[in-house]
Amino acid sequence: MTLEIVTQTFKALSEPVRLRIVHLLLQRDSLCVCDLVETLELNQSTVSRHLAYLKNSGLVTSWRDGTWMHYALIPEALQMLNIDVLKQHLADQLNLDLQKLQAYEQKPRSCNL
Amino acid sequence: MTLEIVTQTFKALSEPVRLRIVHLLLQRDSLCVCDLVETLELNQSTVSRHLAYLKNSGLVTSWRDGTWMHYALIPEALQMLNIDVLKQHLADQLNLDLQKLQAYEQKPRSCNL
DNA sequence: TTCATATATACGCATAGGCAAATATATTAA
DNA sequence: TTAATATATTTGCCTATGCGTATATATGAA
Repeated sequence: MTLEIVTQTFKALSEPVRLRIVHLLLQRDSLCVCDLVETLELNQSTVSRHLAYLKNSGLVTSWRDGTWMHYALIPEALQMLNIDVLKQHLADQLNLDLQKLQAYEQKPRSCNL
Repeated sequence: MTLEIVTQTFKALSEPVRLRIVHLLLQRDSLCVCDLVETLELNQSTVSRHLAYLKNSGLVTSWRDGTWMHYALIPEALQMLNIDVLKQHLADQLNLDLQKLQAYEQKPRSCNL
């Protein structure tokens, strides 16, 4: 692994929305764009661009499922992080996202019936 | 700890020179600006600005010792990192810096006799 | 093929932050 | 006080990347 790849990983994690996306992906095997749009309450284009950034940075992979695109973390890319400590530090802010995801999952979804 | 503080930490680590500085500081209790200028072979102003960035981001502390400014890591700020894995990933690139630091320390230094 | 939905990307603009060079400041010694 | 050294900061410029809007693309259903 090169210095550039490691710094790019940190750069990908240095933006609040992307960190929230990574945090949510840590909680599920995968999520589709629509899940994240609903949970984060952000524009679809904003979510898509951040996901593309995470993908270009090597942190996530994606695949198509019909009309929907699913995204999942690449675990090796996060090995340099102490995930448990990270979650502790961000508990207050990120738990709000997690609660919103859980509430959203109670309702019927188009993408993941 | 807030989302902003965590993202700022990652941002501080997302630049190659700053990551090299952090790596060197992990190896010593503290280093002065002149140590880093010699080891990294960069402009003094460049090193100073990156150190100021790291300080503003809460990753390092500094104190004056006569004419010299010493910098040291704040260990708590790096708790969210898996330092050992990080070092492994960057072994090739960062070991070159470490070797330069060690060679430089063999010579008499103005700042740390 | 046509339409609706889900997602991706291009555009224009604003801001953050990179760098080098120059200058300012702080300390020590003479 | 003056000069030399170590460090910090300012300046100007350039690039990366943020955002919202608009548009393009891909899929599935009719």
